[in-house]
Amino acid sequence: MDSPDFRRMLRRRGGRATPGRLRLMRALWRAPAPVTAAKLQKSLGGALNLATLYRALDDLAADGVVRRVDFRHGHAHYELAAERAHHHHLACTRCGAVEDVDCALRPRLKKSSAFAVITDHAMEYFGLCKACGVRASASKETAA
Amino acid sequence: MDSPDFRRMLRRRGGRATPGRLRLMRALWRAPAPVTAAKLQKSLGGALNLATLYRALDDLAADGVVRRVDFRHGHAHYELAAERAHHHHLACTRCGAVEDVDCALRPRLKKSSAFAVITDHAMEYFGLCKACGVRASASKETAA
DNA sequence: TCATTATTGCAAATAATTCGCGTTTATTAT
DNA sequence: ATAATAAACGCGAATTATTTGCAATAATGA
Repeated sequence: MDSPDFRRMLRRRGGRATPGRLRLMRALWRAPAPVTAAKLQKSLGGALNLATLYRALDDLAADGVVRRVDFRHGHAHYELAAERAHHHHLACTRCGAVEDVDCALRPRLKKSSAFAVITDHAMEYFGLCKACGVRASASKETAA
Repeated sequence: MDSPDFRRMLRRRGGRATPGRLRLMRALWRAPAPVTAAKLQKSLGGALNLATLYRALDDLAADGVVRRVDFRHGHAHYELAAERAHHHHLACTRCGAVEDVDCALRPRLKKSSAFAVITDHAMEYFGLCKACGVRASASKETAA
């Protein structure tokens, strides 16, 4: 499949398609699995400052362009959210290896899997509690 | 329901039932939702040093007595794993409120819920990749 | 082209979690 | 009981990931 229109994605909510963010998008597009901010920076040849990178990732995650994923590694991982079927992740509790699991789930390992066993899983839902749901309509999110 | 046999749980794998860890267990037992290490310490009246607390939580999580939960708050939450039906969590992306969701899932909010909407969810599986699965039988885990 | 405002880099600041290390103490075996 | 052994503790310092302030730069729309 050919790459999405990054330029447009970046401009979604008044954002700007800077060379830096375009490279970031391409790097994310290339990544076979969720990556850490640090690895992303490396894969960009240090082109972007780490702080800048974090800011960009934050912005993009807020816009739903990027997904922030959390394995139990003590640092966040990021992946492109758009253009990818919704899926889950399987992480090795030892070495940190990660692989995608498609959503028609039923946690059975297929033969092609590099994993031996699933020992645990976790699911977190995110949303807005009633109190925040009210405030939400009022303040913030005025950009759309 | 009356509290589990914390003393026994702590001794599961050669651990020791120190007054500190017993208090920790009771605090976790009381907690209505997963708590952060910092809050735990407060709820213990500062009885345990934070470093000690983290070490205890680590140990207990490794023994499966405690579950380490991760919402997107930048810090971990912990809850008692034993004696509780397997369940998931629903976290407010704004204020951080958390509530349990039982496992016969089908993410529909019941009327009793304090939440307005579910905007997103994440599921992570944990296990051992083949490479680590092999090494696992050899090294470590020799305590049982 | 010009103004507006997002983005960037840099350095310093936070915040959560971990580590080293010497001391205390729960357990187990005597 | 008591002593030996390893777990657990506290303290303070060290790490690590992530954030922030601020001045400089550049993308976009008029």
